[in-house]
Amino acid sequence: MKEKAHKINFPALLRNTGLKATPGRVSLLKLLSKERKPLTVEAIKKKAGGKIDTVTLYRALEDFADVGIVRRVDFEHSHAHYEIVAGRKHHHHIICKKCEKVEDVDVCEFEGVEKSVLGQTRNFSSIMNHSLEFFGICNQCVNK
Amino acid sequence: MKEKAHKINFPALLRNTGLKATPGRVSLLKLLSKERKPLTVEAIKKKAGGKIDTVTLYRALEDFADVGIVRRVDFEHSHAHYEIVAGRKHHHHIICKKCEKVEDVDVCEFEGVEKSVLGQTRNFSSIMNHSLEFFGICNQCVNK
DNA sequence: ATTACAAACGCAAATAATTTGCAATTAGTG
DNA sequence: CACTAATTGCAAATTATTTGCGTTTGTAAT
Repeated sequence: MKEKAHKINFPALLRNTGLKATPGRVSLLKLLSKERKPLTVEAIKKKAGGKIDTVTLYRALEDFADVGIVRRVDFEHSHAHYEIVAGRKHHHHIICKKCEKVEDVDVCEFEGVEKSVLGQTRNFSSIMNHSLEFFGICNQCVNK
Repeated sequence: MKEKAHKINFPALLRNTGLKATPGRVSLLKLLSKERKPLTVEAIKKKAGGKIDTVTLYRALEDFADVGIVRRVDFEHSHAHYEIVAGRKHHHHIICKKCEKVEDVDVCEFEGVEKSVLGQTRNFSSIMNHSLEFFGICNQCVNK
């Protein structure tokens, strides 16, 4: 069953979180909702036809991440990747250490783990989000 | 029960993985094994009294990570952190989004999850490592 | 010990990634 | 329509990481 992220009302989504529904931000969300994997800032710029100023992009992504519309994922490369959260099922990733191939992983044990994590710490009272990434060498890269 | 990472024979550990046991690398491992939390490259340099060349440090850490002696962790800041693996129990982290406070988390469901992850993908045949980090606002930061 | 070779080092410099400041523009509210 | 705060777009600064290369140094094999 395909997801219907493209049917999300992005202007409303933005306004609901206190952000402004500018044309730039709305089309950024549209762009992200068409992607099936996390993009670098560079890649987003390219997909947008270079029409987005880099700084503006960084700021929009940061704002979106703050309110949970997108999330930032780190794949142990030295740059961040972003993917949309709104309209997508919660998931994680498996990443090839050689070629950067990224695949979604639909396994998450978070519900069961949250309690024990919070039970262990005295410094945190709640968990806002979590990241879980698996790393390996993909089958293509293994064969040299 | 305190861990005894300081009793590890680092020269032997290095040689076993095919790396050279240079004085610099051995003391880098000693330094890391005294830390209870992941350090940035800058922080490592500072702790080492600035005597380590930055490039050398980057290269050592990369080599160590490649062979699994240390691991790189990404906390959604824009720089990597490194922590020693050798001699430490497997663990994850919970990170404050405001102040960068980091705490270890001793929960890991990996054993149970690995199979289902590999069952889902056609591109990967094994998982080399994984990262799991929890994010929230620590109690200190919550109170403004 | 001595040698030989690859690994590791250190320094300069390049590149990449992210952030800051500020003036101009614009969405949302009343 | 007017007001205000959010957003934008540059320029420029910072921060993070990488590359190249000549020199040094562990290590394994004489």
